[in-house]
Amino acid sequence: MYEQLAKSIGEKVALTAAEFDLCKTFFIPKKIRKKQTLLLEGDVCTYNAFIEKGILRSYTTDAKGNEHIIQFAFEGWWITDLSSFLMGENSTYTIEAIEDSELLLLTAAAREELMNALPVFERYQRLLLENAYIALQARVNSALTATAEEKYTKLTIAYPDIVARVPQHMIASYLGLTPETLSRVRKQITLRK
Amino acid sequence: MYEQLAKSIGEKVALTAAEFDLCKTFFIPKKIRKKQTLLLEGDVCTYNAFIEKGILRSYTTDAKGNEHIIQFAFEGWWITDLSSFLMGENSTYTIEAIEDSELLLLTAAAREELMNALPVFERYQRLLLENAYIALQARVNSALTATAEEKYTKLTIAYPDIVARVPQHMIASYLGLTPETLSRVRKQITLRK
DNA sequence: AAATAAAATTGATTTAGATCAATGGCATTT
DNA sequence: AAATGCCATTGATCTAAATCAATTTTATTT
Repeated sequence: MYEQLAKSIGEKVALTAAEFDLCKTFFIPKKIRKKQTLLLEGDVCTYNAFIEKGILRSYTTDAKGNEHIIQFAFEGWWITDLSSFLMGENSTYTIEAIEDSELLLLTAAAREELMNALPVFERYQRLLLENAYIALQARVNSALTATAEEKYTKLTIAYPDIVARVPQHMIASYLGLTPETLSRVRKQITLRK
Repeated sequence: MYEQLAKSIGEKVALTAAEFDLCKTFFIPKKIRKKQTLLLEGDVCTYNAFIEKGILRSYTTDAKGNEHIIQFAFEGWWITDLSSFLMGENSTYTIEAIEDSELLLLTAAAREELMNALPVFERYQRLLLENAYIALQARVNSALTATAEEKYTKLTIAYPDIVARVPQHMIASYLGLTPETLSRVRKQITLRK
């Protein structure tokens, strides 16, 4: 149940077996079924979730009821509404499982304690944030610069997992396109080959 | 010369006067004039820059030669190409002063040393990253969700400084709009009042 | 396996914002 | 203070992607 977490931490910092055993005690394991929500818009996001197995997504809903996907998260990634999680504000996001998933949950208090108990865990969190920030900035750049087709092509290169495992209409939402436009873009690409 | 830095760190963590004196020694002060660059596209970004005074921007240039502004940074903020700074890759960004500015530069090596010498500095960096990540995610959401007018209105509310101090065509670039569209959006808003 | 619902595709039409083009208004520079 | 170049505005036209609508395909549920 903690394999992915051990791997993720191990890729960033060094942790002894005893330290990792301590680390584990701060997490709450949770299974969640497809289409179930971990966080509902309007609620306070009480957990930072690490994904051992499965896929989740976070999304906002606009005035017309359209969903806009903010993030996908796979095995070995984290997902939360950071703003709500840290500041205790009501969330504007919903977090939902795309597949049956296994999570390791960390409350804000547990996270603080864990960072104090194991300073390398704070370093691990910082390194994760750095990568997440870089990835998000690339996404902003793509949103400012790219055409519909370029956005999709970049995604297939940067995140083939997303394209392989996530329904197409969700990919469209993530890219800021309608499902119809993404369908046509894909057709254009295959016709050209 | 270090007032803004003291303030920024002090808002996030506690640091004694002696610790702050030590902290200062890791930075390289630098003045930069309007339109001068701190980083040129294609070079490695060797500094993380803290802004004591002035405004900088980072931007990419697309195939047609259009600039797309990734970030503005004012007094008390940081700017760098994090990807290039951390990984040593050639940057796709240019970082340029919008006004005559005073900077405090941190190399990647100095940053590592400083975090090891003063663990609270690592905490400070993490807290900054958390805020930056939240702000960037809000920007992604706005890019996915909002019309031209909504994007501009949100910006005036969230960052009145940007609207007050940055030329309009740069604001357009930051929002992913043409200068013409932003001009028309602004006209609509004033006509309606 | 049939029934139902959800997702993807395809076509026709619309539209928000881009592009092209010209003019007037500010700032720097000399 | 004149001159030069950049910036913002306004108008006319174009276009990429959205919207509306219908059909086919693929998943779920019973």
